[in-house]
Amino acid sequence: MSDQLSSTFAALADPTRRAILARLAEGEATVNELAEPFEMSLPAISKHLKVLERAGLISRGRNAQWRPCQLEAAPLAEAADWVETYRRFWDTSFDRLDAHLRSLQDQNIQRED
Amino acid sequence: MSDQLSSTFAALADPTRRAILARLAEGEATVNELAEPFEMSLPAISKHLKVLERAGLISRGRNAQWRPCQLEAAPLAEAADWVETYRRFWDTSFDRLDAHLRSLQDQNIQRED
DNA sequence: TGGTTAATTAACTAGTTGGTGAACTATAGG
DNA sequence: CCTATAGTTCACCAACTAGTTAATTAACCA
Repeated sequence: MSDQLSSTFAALADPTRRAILARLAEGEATVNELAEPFEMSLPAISKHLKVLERAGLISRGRNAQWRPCQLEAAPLAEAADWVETYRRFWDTSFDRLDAHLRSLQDQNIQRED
Repeated sequence: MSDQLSSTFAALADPTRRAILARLAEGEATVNELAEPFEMSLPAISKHLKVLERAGLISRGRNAQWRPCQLEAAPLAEAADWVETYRRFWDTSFDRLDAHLRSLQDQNIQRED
């Protein structure tokens, strides 16, 4: 379970961690600021942040005794890519996208000629 | 961890389960067919399938002594929606969209004056 | 120097996960 | 009825997860 996709999905599987990411989407925050909405001890939040950091979903700076956290969305791009490959199984409009992609591919093939 | 999004992400966090979904994207398969590529006991696969089923990612039919599995992508749509809300943090072309939205908002503010 | 605030680390616990082998259920077919 | 095939359930185990409280580290401030 050490590949990037696995640790990303594992990190996202916890609602507290998703809420932390949602908060960070509004901008940097300190650990105490992130902990504030939760009825949970600070060490528990610290652990969640470590999970997010090891999954590459956040980075942490340093400002005096504060350790501001910042969203790092790159792993989400990979997760989105993975999920997108299944879009045709739920999105009926995929037919149009699929046709569009195939026509693009056709154009590339023509250029290669 | 019992909400839909959590159980979906938790199910996707295991590479064996993601591989099973990839196989099912090619069409229905029995448990033994799904187990074949893995160096893992049948009960282990059975457990993975149960996780996928409880997350709503697969459904199971009945055909004599076979229990054919089928991909059910609806939960993936929800997961995709969630991830998409973060697209602007990795997709640079979102900057243009974001700027566009902000300029629209500015126009609205001006109208309110 | 000593006190306060911010955050992490340590030690522990309860519950979950991912795997095993052995036993069991269910259906098909001679 | 017996046997083979398909799959699940059971009992167990090791590793991991998510939380706790208490102790520790780090930086600021008076």
